[in-house]
Amino acid sequence: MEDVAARAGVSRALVSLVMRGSPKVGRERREAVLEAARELGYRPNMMARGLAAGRTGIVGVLLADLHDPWCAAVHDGLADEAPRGDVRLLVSTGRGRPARESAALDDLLDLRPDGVVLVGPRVPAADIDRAAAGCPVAVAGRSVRSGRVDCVTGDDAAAVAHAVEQLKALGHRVIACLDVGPRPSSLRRACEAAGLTTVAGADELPASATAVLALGDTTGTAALTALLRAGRRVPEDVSLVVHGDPPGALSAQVTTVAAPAAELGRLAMAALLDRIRDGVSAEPRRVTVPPRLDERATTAPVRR
Amino acid sequence: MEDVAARAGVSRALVSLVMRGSPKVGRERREAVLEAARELGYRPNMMARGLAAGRTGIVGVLLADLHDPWCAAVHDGLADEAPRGDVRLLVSTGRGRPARESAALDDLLDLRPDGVVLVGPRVPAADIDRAAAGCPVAVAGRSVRSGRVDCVTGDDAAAVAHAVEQLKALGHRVIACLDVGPRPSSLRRACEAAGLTTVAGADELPASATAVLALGDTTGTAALTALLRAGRRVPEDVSLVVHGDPPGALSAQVTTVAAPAAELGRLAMAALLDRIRDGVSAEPRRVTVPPRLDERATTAPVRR
DNA sequence: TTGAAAGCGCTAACAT
DNA sequence: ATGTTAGCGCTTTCAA
Repeated sequence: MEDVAARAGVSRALVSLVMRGSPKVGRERREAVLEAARELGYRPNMMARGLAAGRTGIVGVLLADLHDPWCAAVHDGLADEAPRGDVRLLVSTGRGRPARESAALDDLLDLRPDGVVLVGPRVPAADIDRAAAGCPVAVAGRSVRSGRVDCVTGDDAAAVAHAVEQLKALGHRVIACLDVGPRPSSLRRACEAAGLTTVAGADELPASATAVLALGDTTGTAALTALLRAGRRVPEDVSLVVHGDPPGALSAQVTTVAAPAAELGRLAMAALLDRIRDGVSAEPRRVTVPPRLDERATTAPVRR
Repeated sequence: MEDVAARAGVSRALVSLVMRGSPKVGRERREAVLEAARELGYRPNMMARGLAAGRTGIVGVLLADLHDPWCAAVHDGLADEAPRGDVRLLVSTGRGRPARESAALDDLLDLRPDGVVLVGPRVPAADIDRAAAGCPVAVAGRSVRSGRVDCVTGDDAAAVAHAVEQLKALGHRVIACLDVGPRPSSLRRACEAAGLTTVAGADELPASATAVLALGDTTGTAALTALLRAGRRVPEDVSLVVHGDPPGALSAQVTTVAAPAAELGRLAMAALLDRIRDGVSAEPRRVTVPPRLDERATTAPVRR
């Protein structure tokens, strides 16, 4: 910094102001400083800055699983909203394992971020609450009972209900639910409540069903290929709705129903930024995002 | 730190040693310190530590696109290898746009990481080289001409050749290539060299083709559904090979060919850790990972 | 716009 | 195992 100041013929303090983008520096000197910095390849040291300033300008993002396209979509929303707060996003992940996720969360907290967003976390609620004691925390995609974290969630029951409603409107009466792997219990309950017969394998889909609701992105792909391979045309013989944002949903033209993931991200980041500004004191927000059904090429009226 | 020391009845220096996991502290005192830290909710401040120690223990990972399952797979490899170097991974992303990717890279560099891994970067080579001037850099999935970065890449030409070879061995003579969206030119050239007819839309696949090579993960899904929807059975009528790691490839049982992405990650991290140890001086490594063909349910001998 | 001074929380080197 | 002493690169405050 001293070198830059010397080269630009100004004081160290002025360089500091310029690098922080302070408005009260004349354009003449400002440009001289920026030029000198560029020539010298100077970049402010975030560690030192964070230490001195007491804030880092970092928002830590804990993604449950990098392989999950839903997490990526939520991150998009976070990144869209982040510029409003002048923060940079840094991502860490537990790779689907709760234990590693705890460690990853600790790593983030060690950085003293200005705030943390947990995306689809699988860590115990106690861990989340403890984290929230030290810095602002927002959670997307899971409801956490805590007096100090903001939660933004989709409404699984509403999504299932919405899908079933739509399929019934198309005349479908026998609707099967394909549910592979671990799913939030709320989803499972919603399916039961809607009176769906649930199967755990794509090959077990009952022949009598004229419509299928697949839970999850990859499950949807599996269902589609299994149906087609079994010689059942989609949507002529069977309609398919996928809960989630299937990778390639657009190119595959699959009808989907879900809370828009990016919207979850946007709202979570908005809540977090507010909390960063207003201090941890604020009332915790609990936002529920309604599902959206994107009708594409895999749904049609039932054949008579 | 002072509070912890007081509470544990030891010196501040000892607390520092314990928190860094130094081996030369008796188990008695060590546990007293850890206990006191836990009770007080003390966590070492990485900013301060990084500033004082001159190293941060952070390896920055720049992922080209969180939506790309290939990136996720590479990250898995990086994370597998990282513990060997006692570093934590922090991810940033340019969300597919080169300009943002540059900014994301700058954000990472500002943290003064011990090293940086670029996964499938789309930034100009000059940016990469400049970054490498300041700290160890490894690149996965792209070959960069620079005297100081380690590159680990797959061999696209070999992958295409391998797939074609295998399809020919199955008796296929008319092989089409489905290539949607922007692809590395090396891949494109490899396809031409193999004499494939390339089409840009899943619906344009020629009826004469008995085999299809789809470039890219989602492209593969699109190809599969397009074929099935067109009433062409897979693999009875048409064989399908996908270049990449399709999401849900296992459940969809799609035959794939590609350099194992996780392996790329592992090798990139290994190279980076070595470079971190040995200084920037070391000869840059250029590793090429051979493709692997995973024959699953979408390929079969041609029908006579 | 400048200069000086204090300090952020920690590590490292040293002598004890 | 302990104290002590510097100092990492920056921000902040204050007076000039």
